[in-house]
Amino acid sequence: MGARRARVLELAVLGLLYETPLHGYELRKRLNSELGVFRAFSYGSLYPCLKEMLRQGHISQHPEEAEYGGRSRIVYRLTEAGHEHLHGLLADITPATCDDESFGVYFALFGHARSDLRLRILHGRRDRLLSRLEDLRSRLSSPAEGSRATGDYMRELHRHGAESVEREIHWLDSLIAREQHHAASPPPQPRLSG
Amino acid sequence: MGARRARVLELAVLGLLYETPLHGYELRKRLNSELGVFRAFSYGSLYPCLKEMLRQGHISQHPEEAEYGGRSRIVYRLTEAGHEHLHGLLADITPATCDDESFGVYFALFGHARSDLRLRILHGRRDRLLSRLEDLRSRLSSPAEGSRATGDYMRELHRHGAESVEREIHWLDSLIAREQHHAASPPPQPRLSG
DNA sequence: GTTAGCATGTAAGGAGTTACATGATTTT
DNA sequence: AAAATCATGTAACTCCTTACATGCTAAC
Repeated sequence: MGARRARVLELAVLGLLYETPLHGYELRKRLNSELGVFRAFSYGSLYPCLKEMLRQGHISQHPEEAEYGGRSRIVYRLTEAGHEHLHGLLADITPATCDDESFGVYFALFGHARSDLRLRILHGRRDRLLSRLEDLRSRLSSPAEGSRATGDYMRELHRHGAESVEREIHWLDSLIAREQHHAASPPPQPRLSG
Repeated sequence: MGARRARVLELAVLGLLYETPLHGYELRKRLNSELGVFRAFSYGSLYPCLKEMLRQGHISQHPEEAEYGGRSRIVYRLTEAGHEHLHGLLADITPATCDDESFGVYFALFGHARSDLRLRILHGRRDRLLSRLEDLRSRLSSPAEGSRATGDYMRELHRHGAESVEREIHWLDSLIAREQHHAASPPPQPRLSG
């Protein structure tokens, strides 16, 4: 299997730099405000990640000499290779790569995505949730494992979990329907394909 | 801070061995069937974990010589120190330690827990979700960040997220109410306190 | 007789974290 | 003059995964 690793942080950085060049500190701020509901990243992971992306030629470095008020800092921008790499990662989206965290990051890129990519992400997430729901339902229909009391509590947890998953599926269905409605009117800006 | 790490796997093993002694293979099977909806563990993490717990004296090893049909295997049981360690971990439950994964494991221990411990876990989870909800609501009420399209999508994601969190809080409320109702009739078996 | 399941492990690596180290600038 | 915030990084560690290594037993 072409096991491309789904490094959430790398993808998030690529997505943010796709919008506009940024320096490290600002990147982390945006990671933790725009994506922060799902996950918070630290400098200890961000800076080494930038270093590695630089080494791979996916981003380029542009030192700034304290021009606008603040102190000097290093601005990163996406290179052509970085663009291609981002496209590659997006092309690899399958239900298996649509776990909770990754989906949050994919969703954050939606504004720049083409409609077909959006649909693939939504369907990928939907498929993943469907198999999860199936799993939960099979547990609910089979007799409780473990001791009596534990089984009852787990069953209640699974019942609530199944209900939540069902709701997210309905939510995705409405987004998919809306997407297919708007598919006829494509917007003008350059957009990410996958 | 007495930063007790919340090693999910260790806690899950302690919880399973609290019920009954088990060997490694069976432990993993139960981890992935009873807790598997939230997380799957591999042998590569389980066996080293058992080794370390053994070293710390929290569990003891009992080799079995292929008595009942199968081949020989190593059964682990919780020691007195292990019991105390489990109590210690449960006593450290706060909203901060009630993330999705840990909560699933705590919930799996509910059958053996005393009512006051159950209530503390439920309230811990509830408090955590409340701060999450507050965070989501503040994002929803403030003007969208990022580009127009991205902001709209993130807003929709946050809206759905807030709704899910609200539902889980209601669910917890009903469990808390039920728990307080039953609090007057304590069951006979030995139970975990925290 | 070969596939599937039972059973126990190790080595290498992944994707992050916390804590540390440093220093400038702005606000109180 | 102290505290908060801006800004960039490193070292050590955590907790888990995948892939590998081994061998036995049961079912098809």
